[in-house]
Amino acid sequence: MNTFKPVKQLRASTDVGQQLKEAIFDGRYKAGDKLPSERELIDLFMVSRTVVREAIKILEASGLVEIRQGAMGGAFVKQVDFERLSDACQDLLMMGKMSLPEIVQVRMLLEPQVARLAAKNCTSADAAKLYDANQHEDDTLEYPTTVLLRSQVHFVLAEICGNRFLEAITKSLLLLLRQNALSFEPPTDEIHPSGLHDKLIQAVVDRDEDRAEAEMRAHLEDFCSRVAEVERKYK
Amino acid sequence: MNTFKPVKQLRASTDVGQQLKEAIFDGRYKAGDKLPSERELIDLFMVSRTVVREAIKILEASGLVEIRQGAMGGAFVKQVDFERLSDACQDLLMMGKMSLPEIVQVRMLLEPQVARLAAKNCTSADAAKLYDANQHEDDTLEYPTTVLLRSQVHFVLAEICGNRFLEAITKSLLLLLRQNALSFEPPTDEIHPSGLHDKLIQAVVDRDEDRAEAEMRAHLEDFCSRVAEVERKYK
DNA sequence: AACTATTTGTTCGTATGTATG
DNA sequence: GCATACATACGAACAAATAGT
Repeated sequence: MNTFKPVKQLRASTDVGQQLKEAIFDGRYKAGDKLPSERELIDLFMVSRTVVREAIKILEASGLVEIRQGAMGGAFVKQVDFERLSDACQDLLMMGKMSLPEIVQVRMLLEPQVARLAAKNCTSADAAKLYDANQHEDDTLEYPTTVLLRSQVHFVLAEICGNRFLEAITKSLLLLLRQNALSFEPPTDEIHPSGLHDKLIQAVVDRDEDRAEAEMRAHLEDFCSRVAEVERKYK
Repeated sequence: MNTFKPVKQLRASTDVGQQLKEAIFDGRYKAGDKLPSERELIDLFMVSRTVVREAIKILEASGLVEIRQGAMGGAFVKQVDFERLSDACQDLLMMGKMSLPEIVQVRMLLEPQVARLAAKNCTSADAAKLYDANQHEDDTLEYPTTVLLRSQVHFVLAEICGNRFLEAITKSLLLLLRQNALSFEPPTDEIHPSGLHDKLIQAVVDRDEDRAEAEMRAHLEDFCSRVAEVERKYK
């Protein structure tokens, strides 16, 4: 068995990018921190400007830093969350490597479990956040915004489920559906009447896991059938 | 309400990168195709070489192309799959935005459903692939390789579950566990005795959804308890 | 084995755009 | 308005890798 590591001939830009990436992973640079400027990086890595710029572009494309220009500008470490995951999924969707119905199917599998876990972990602070999100959903009036905000409850549930991986996947999934499923514009109330989340939220707040799971399942099935019905009517 | 779109001042490299990305999404360049060379891109986009290079680096960082050097070299469109998703998760893991136990918990949620769907869709060709994967797992002897190949069955199951989003998530998840869970090296047979997958595979091939789900659940619980036991013993 | 053509990798110098104070 | 600090962009040159002759 070969215990040697292959000597990889890294490109300078890739090398610099990886070292900076590790520095960020190690916590040497935290969210909000500014990476050294291009000039400083040139001195630190002993490479040319071009190499440094390519490396930073790589970091930016990886969603790790955000580049601002002007005085006080530079590469700032971003708060990383599920955004990158969502982008990756979006690309797969765009390349036809998956379809919306498949995403919906996964949603039907995951979200009831999210609700169950949320019910298991729900604190009084979480309950307050849930009520607030539910309240807020009925505030806005315009359609697209409304749909966005109405899903807030689902986002909050993902946050309180206590599993950050599940949270990231669920949020990515919800975001994907938001960004891609709005091809038609039916009257809001037909597809999403107010008070739709009430029973679900109550189950979670009551910390009744079985009921939370069941309510979420019922809610999703109800929602899907509404969408299907409206689609039939408007197309 | 503002109906105007903000005039965004894109960086030249970002702009070129997006246009190339769209070309790939549109299918104007397919997997294996070579993008125009740097020189050609300079003429096509009327920008400098630096800009073109940064754009290509962005595509590479996004996992869309692979750059080869030398004559006949260039940027070649990659076969995109779950790899990008896996990378995104890996970054989240490295940044401490999630932990292995959380990933394992999601695995316990997802894979039984994968098994159920696989059982639902399993064709005779799929069955052959499963048997083959199961057979192949006992061939190799060295530990790390063995563990890798033993999971083959799980990969095949993900492939035949019929939902490409679920497949991508599951594969990413399995890959993550492979790459990060190998901190100790117990004797293989203690943790993964041969024939472990037999009952699970049989259930799937029999297209018995309930049994497939149950067998997968039992298999995962069994595996986890073995790992825990071995960890206790060796640490 | 040597040479050539093509393509990416790297460097440098210079000029411009943009935000801060 | 101006100086400063930073990113953005261009063009020319040379180095290195690779395929074909």
